[in-house]
Amino acid sequence: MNLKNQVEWALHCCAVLSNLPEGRYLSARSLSEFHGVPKEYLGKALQGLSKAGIVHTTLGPSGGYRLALPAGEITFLNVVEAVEGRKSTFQCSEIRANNPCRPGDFCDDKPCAIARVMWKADEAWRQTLAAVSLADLQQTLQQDLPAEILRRSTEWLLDRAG
Amino acid sequence: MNLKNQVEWALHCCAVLSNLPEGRYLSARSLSEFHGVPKEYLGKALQGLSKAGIVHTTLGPSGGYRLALPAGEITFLNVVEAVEGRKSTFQCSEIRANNPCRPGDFCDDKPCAIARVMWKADEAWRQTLAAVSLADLQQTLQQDLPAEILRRSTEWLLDRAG
DNA sequence: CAATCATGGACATGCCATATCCGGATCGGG
DNA sequence: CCCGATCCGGATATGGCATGTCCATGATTG
Ligand code: SF4
Ligand code: SF4
Repeated sequence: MNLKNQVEWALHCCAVLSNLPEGRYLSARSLSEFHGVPKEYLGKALQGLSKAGIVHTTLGPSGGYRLALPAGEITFLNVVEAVEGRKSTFQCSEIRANNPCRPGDFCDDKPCAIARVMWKADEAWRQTLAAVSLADLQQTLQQDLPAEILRRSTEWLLDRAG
Repeated sequence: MNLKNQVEWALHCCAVLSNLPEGRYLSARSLSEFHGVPKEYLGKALQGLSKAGIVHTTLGPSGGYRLALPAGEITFLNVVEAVEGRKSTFQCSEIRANNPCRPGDFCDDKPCAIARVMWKADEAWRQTLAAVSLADLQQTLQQDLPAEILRRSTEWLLDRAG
């Protein structure tokens, strides 16, 4: 699984949404302007989040997106899988079936040792992402970012939140 | 990082080479026939293993490939990185620089919280792969595969080893 | 010298991430 | 009740990259 830009964008959007006051919505237009990415394309990623139940949307003027759950209950893994799907990094093309020494009617009962190791690594990757929530991210960002930028960003966003 | 077929092929080739008797070589032609993949293309993956020092090669008739190290000292991670390179699954395109509220001369001193989480997950993935050696794989395969197939495969391979 | 082999570059092809556009449905405000 | 803003989904280009093929070169064996 090759993580595309959509994932980076989605994570940034969630970070922004997670410090929006309760009940306010932010439009795709504002989110795209804030991050400097094309609005139409960002919409695709947001649709993924919407279908996964991570964000809630409303239509019409002053519509947009907000988190559908408390920030503490949304993990990085949720966001990544909502945008990327759940394909594993390793895809087996069953080349063992080409072994000229195998009887043609032989049927493998389980995935081979190679695939099992690769999938175990994927599982470790997922567990790491599942251990971090948007609330954790928010807390880290508060410490990382200079207060000045944080203040001006919040102001900028509230100005556009419907 | 999206794992391509080359990785699957390389791992299978290493598995085969790791139960080849000491000092024998197996040509790319034989390896490609055994796995049912195009010879020229498989060669690319094997060249990666060669440049990484995982396999040793000789030219001329009866030439080919053998492991350059004991099977216990070659990990899955070594093979994967030899073929795929060491790019991480998550690539940051620095969209935080587009934030309209940031002063233009502001310079970030460290990667942001989002990237740090993603890279930590990559690290967990790598550690899992680094924990399994080709010797471990060989042992598992001996238990998994029916003895009949194992015997005929070994025979097939020794027949072609130079 | 002839056959076999690894190496590496050039090239064709097909798929997929990226990006754009538009029509439809829904809602808020006048 | 109408208008404009917004989300949603499908259709469609486009560029890059993985896949796959071909060939020239140099090295080795017999
Ligand atoms: S041995 Fe594993 S990786 Fe190879 S074809 Fe079988 S299941 Fe796939
Ligand atoms: S916040 Fe993280 S992921 Fe986003 S642009 Fe900055 S370093 Fe990249």
